Amino acid sequence: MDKKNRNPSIKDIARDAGVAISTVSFVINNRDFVSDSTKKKVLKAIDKLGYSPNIIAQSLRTRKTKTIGVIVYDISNPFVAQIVRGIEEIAKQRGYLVQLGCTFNDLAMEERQINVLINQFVDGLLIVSGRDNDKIYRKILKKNIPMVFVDKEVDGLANASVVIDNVEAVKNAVDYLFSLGHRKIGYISYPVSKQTTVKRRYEGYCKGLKNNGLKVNPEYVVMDEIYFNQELEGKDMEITFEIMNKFLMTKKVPTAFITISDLFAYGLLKALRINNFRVPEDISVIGFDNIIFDNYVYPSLTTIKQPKKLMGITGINLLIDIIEGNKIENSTVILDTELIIRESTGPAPNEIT
Amino acid sequence: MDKKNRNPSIKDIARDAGVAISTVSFVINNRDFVSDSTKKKVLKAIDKLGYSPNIIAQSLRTRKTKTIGVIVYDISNPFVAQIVRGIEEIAKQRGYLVQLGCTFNDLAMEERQINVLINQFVDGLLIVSGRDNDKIYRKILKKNIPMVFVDKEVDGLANASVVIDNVEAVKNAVDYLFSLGHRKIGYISYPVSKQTTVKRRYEGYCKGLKNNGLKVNPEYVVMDEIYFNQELEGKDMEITFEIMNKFLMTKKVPTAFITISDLFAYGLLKALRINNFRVPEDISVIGFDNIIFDNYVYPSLTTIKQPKKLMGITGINLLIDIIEGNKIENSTVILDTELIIRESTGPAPNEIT
DNA sequence: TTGTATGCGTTATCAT
DNA sequence: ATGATAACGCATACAA
Repeated sequence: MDKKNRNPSIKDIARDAGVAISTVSFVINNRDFVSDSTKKKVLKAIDKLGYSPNIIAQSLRTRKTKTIGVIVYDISNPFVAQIVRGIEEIAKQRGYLVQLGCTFNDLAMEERQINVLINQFVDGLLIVSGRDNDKIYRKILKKNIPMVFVDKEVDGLANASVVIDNVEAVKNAVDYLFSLGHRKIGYISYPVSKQTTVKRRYEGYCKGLKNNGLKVNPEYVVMDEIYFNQELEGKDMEITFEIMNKFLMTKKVPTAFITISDLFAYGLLKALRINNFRVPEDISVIGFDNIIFDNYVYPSLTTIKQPKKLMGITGINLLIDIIEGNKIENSTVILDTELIIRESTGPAPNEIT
Repeated sequence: MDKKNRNPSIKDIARDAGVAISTVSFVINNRDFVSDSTKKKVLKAIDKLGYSPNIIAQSLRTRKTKTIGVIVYDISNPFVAQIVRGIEEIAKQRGYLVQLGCTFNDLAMEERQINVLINQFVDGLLIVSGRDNDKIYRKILKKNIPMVFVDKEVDGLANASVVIDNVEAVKNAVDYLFSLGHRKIGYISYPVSKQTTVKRRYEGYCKGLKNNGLKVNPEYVVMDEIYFNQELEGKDMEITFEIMNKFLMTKKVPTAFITISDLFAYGLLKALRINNFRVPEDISVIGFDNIIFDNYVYPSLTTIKQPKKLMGITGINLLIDIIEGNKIENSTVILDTELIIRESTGPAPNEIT
């Protein structure tokens, strides 16, 4: 008649091995002062009863959960998914569990999610991208919970983060288009203001134009508020397609577009195709992220590559280092981007004036 | 001098409100017999001290973690990601946390992941797709841990699951191609045998041909072992592209291909383009899954739609019902598929013999 | 209706 | 080197 059918505890092991409960604990935790003979006894009992430590109890006792909370806006976004892959990989390696939370860019939901997680449930927080939510971040920092941002700088918030140089990245893309002869360069983006990242990229666009002696032509800049419509969350491709489909039918078009994500670019490519623009003969297109489909859309997409997996890896390593009190070399890491040139960009068309 | 800087516990609340610790617990758990006046006192103290329950301690005490373990093979796969979205949505709604584990189709890793999770850490397990791993599943069932399969039937394992009718789905696709005049219908798949799902789809292919009076021509069936190369995990598009690129250069080609996932189809489309086959004029292509990019590749992809989000939703609802001891109507749910017709399929070309 | 006391499975302190 | 025991924060059986 064994007491219920629950998992054996350290107490059961102690009884079976004929030692004290604390001794078992010592063996489990590899304390070096346990004699070989008792250790063997304990190990045998552990094996016999099929014991494994109760993580919950350990957490309660040690006040460490060995769990990282990761907040993303949409796990089905390929850019995000790659970052998460990197995170998972390292977390496993360093003995941490990953607790994923999706916000779908709903700030209230993000706050709720974070609150659940930090209720003594995670040792630290990794915030991946998404819209800025300063209030809640400040609250976390005040609670002294380790937190690292990935692909996100929050203005005026001194915090560990892993980012790319967004200004430089877009500026390079502009330079490249300029070198191909393009003088009318369009830009498709979320409206600036809600995310530092988005702001920086637009700065890069403006700076790139200026450096090459060009002016920003508002007619070529598309930043529709509809991107922020909560109903349409996760539909960047579709939205861009709709917007640009109208745009191409009614407006003067530039000879090239830079977009702030590959998904935007996919929507644009489709709109161009439907409106009988050839890419890149009539219009060149540059995306952002270098997600795995870029090589498989037609034409294959020139893009600004972000080191997605590395961003995840770097972020979680940084976070775990902070949690474990290791020495941090740099609390802000800036990773390199690279312009990947594929078929969607080419020389500017000769204008017939 | 407050003891450390830890979160307030119910003990602190009790002291502040001048009631017993159990009373606080009663209030928190909404027991109806607490008088309004004491309840108010307690609530005030809770608010004042900023208390929130320690989930770890609750779990230890109640032996319930309100956490679901979800095992997937690759979170960056758009098909999987959509299922997970559905899971997350319902889990949140019903008060559960989701613990995600990626296996990358590594059976040993899957076993390790599952072992971690079921160490008193999750109330139940949701196994999404991926290769069959019978041994470990049997072990879990023996432990009486609630488990539900999504997009997976394991032969000879009576277990709750959410699936589609794979045989019927592919058979319908064959019928459709036949009705368009196709008589040489190819098939691209993982090798059968490692996954019941993959087997069933091939059955559907064979059955479909047979029903229409056609024979399986092995020359038109591509099932390369290289798909199982662990190094190449997650590279279905790339692998298919390579394989089919060679195939198209060296073999006789059918007038249509059915593939077991949209990613395969994307790789095929690219190979066809490079080898100057027109789609659908020369060759028709049918994918499987209906992931969000199908409308944005060129030509847009005809595919067998799986109700991905619904599969996730159904699976987690089933699992939570089992966990909570609710009455289950059907422990095996079969959801409908639908053939979504887009640009990649058309009439069979006229053969010039 | 409210309070007291015990135990969930650990870790860690202090004896021995 | 090992054992006895308190404590982590909570839920609950039982007493009041």
